[in-house]
Amino acid sequence: MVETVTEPAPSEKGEQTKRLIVDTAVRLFREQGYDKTTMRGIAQAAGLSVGNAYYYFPSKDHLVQEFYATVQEDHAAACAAALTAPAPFADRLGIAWRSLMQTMRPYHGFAGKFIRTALDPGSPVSPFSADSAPARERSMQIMRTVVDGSTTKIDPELRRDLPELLWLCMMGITLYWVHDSSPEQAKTDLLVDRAVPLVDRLVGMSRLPVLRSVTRDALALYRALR
Amino acid sequence: MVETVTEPAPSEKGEQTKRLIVDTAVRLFREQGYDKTTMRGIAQAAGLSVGNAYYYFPSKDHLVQEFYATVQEDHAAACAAALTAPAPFADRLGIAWRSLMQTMRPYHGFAGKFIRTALDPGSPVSPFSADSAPARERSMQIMRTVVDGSTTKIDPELRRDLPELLWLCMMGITLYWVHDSSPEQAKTDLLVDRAVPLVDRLVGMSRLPVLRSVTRDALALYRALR
DNA sequence: GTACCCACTTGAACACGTTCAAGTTCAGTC
DNA sequence: GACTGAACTTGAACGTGTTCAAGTGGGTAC
Repeated sequence: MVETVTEPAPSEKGEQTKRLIVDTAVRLFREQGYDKTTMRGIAQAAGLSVGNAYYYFPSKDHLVQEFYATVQEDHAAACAAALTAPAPFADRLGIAWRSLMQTMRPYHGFAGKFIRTALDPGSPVSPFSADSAPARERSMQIMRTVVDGSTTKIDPELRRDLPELLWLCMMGITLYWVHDSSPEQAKTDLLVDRAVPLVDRLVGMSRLPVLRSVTRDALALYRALR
Repeated sequence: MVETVTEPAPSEKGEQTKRLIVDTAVRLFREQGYDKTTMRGIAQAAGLSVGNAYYYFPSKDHLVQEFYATVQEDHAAACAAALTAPAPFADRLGIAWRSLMQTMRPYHGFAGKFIRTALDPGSPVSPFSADSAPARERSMQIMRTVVDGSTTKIDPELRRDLPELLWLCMMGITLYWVHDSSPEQAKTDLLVDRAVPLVDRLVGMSRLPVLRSVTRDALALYRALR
């Protein structure tokens, strides 16, 4: 669990109540989506008052972040085993991205409302905000694992930033997935299936003399903007 | 103005009231941002009831879309003159993107709340939704103008989809801009300044034998996902 | 002139997220 | 065992976007 709020002195009872609120909220989010899950509903289902939830969580969005964290943990768990043994880059990337799709699939309907708050720069739930740094770092760690265990030869300078770049791609794919209204999100599956070998080829080609210069420039720009 | 709602029979009086509501809403959005502009505030400033605004616009978001349309018109007007004479691709792309930055600059603070609703797939305000097709088409038209007036040699097959791709890039830049907290959004200016020659080089290189195949594949994937 | 119709307008009412002043519980201190 | 203070809990209240049953007004048919 991520500590989204700085507590004065975590005690047993408070921790229990907090957990109860998170669990209830996440359950209701799963069962009935974002809009239909009200703070009053969460409070009632958890058997406490609405103000109590606000004692532990500054906003409904923060509860959504907890939900996001659980999805992320599921994703990490889903591909951990398959990523232990070294393999070609394309294989490992495919494993990671495909398992993300499978992990997120049940929540496609709900994800729209989630991305709404996730992309708000003011919100602490934004994946780029300092507040969600731990969560971001954890999902970026998956991409790092993908790169680190790759048997493919990769330009060292690109390799350094590749995990971050792949993480960005993953955010982009997620954005596409959210807007994907094809049945079972088949189009996103297609995107992943064909983007993986494409990225693989681009990574491989980045070492070619023709592309070397433009790759460096793009990397330098990326670093300047980070 | 975009017709976001299908009226039964547009009469003079109704049209006037509708215009009054839009103008008041856009003015208040400009003056005090999204959150501080309430539906009650708009109604009061326009001298009518809150329910009346809902007779013409299904939601507050639809009023934001009107605001978006005005910004877009400003952008089109801002770069129209500079795009009449043919010029190298990089020059024209720079003109279009840089003028977008200047047009949007005053609304950076407000843009966060806007992107929030803009990226909600359920919302009719999403730039990808059918509801905002006219607005999307108009901003895409700017990118088409950029490509059409380019004196640079471009692979015909890429040229066909280049406007759409540049429009997507523009959306991406806008997304970065919204999250850009550097003073005066200097980082986004840097992004534009350096992304333009980079895109120019990539477009030029796409005709090289080494890149030809990967370019085709990427284009095919893009078309399959559209 | 009267009756009707329908575009247009109203404002109270609803459910929501959020706040807050006021209460309760309880471990530690004397 | 009483006292204290902080952690915890409450529910009414606020302002918001949105809805809706009830009106108003002016043009048209008879």
